[in-house]
Amino acid sequence: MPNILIADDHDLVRDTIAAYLETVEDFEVLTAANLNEALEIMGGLDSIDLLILDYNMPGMNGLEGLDRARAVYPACKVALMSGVANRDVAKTAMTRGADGFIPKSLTAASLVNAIKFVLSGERYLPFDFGTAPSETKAEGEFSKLSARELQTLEQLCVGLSNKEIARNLNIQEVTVKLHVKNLLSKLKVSNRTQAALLAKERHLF
Amino acid sequence: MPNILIADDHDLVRDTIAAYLETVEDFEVLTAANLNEALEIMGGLDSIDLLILDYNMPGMNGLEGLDRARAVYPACKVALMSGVANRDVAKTAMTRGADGFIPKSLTAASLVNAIKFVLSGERYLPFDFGTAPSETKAEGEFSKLSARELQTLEQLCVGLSNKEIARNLNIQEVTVKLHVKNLLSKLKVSNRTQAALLAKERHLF
DNA sequence: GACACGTCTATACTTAAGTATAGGTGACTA
DNA sequence: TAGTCACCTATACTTAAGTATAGACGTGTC
Repeated sequence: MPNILIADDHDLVRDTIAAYLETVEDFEVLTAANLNEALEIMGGLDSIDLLILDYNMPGMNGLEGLDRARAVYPACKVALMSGVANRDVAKTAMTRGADGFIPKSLTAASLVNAIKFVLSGERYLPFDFGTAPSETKAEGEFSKLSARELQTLEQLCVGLSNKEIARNLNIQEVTVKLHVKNLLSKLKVSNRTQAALLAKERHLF
Repeated sequence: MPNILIADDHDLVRDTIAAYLETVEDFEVLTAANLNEALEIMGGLDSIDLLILDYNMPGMNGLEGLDRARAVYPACKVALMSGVANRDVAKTAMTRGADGFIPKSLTAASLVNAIKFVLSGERYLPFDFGTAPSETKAEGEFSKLSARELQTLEQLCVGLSNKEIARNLNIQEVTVKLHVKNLLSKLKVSNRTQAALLAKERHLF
């Protein structure tokens, strides 16, 4: 019997999904309310086949939580679940090693299919996230950013100063200023606050 | 057998909650993906006992959707469900006539109890939204802000400069700097970007 | 090889942001 | 009446943010 661990901070969502999976299929479902709790449970027993992480859960810090989970338990399959994330986040998650991406716009039946798919060793990414025409516009803007610029933007989204970003990325402050200037013009905004707000609005980080 | 209609745009959340309610209790559960769909279903059959509306669903437009539902079907009990809303939203919803407020931090068992409670004619409002100490802390922080500081913060949340804010509020730029400085220390953040992100995170603007 | 591109750094500059201190006004209050 | 407080302004300052220009390095491409 496959063991599944669902981590979501919304008790209601988590428990009902767990209950549904257990009744519909022959799954053993465990639950956790945040990333740390999930990792603790994983540590206790090494028999988890699939870990499902909510993207907006405490401890996740964007896709950093995905990396943590994968680093600690490389053998376990990890899927990301989100109600708000867009294509960019999903693709980034997949390229960063997620085994599946589960939008909450999925039907309950499709969820079961997706889980079986991932459990069988495949990687699952739905290509249609329902109606999101406004999001596609934003994708183009962010896709123009280089790797370094994206990393810089990520730090802007925590409200860090150029000096702090420089320290975190191990580069000079002038270089950070360059990255900031370039990403501002690429995103067509006029200061770092607007850049951070835009990225947050699009749920990039 | 009580008839319940759940309206939520996340198929996964909606269907699993519905499935859970049907298996655990003797409920007849219908579902809708948005407000209009919910109202259509209500129109087709007048036997719905409880309507559960997701706060962030298409068509809701804040609490306006609650009013619409109540206006069209005054006899039906209406509860609001939300994963992000804070105490203020919940209280406002209750004063505007909602029969219940269901945070998604509720456990599945509590949900059933809440539904039974509402169905029996009571009005349900949980006073603790699960683990949300950060929210209560934040509420206190923002309540310390003066009227002008709040207006300033609102403009920060659009990424405006001090000069632009000064023009909008018809005051000098120095005064804006003063307001910014004071609100930064009251919110315990170190720059305008962090202030804007904090306010956005708490859904203030 | 020439070229484009991303990355990093340096110098130099302008403008914006944020701090500090001081003082004036009006409203409300003990 | 004296005190408090939100609000506004002024001057002066330091630091941060953002722009501009130029050069160096590596990678990959035509």
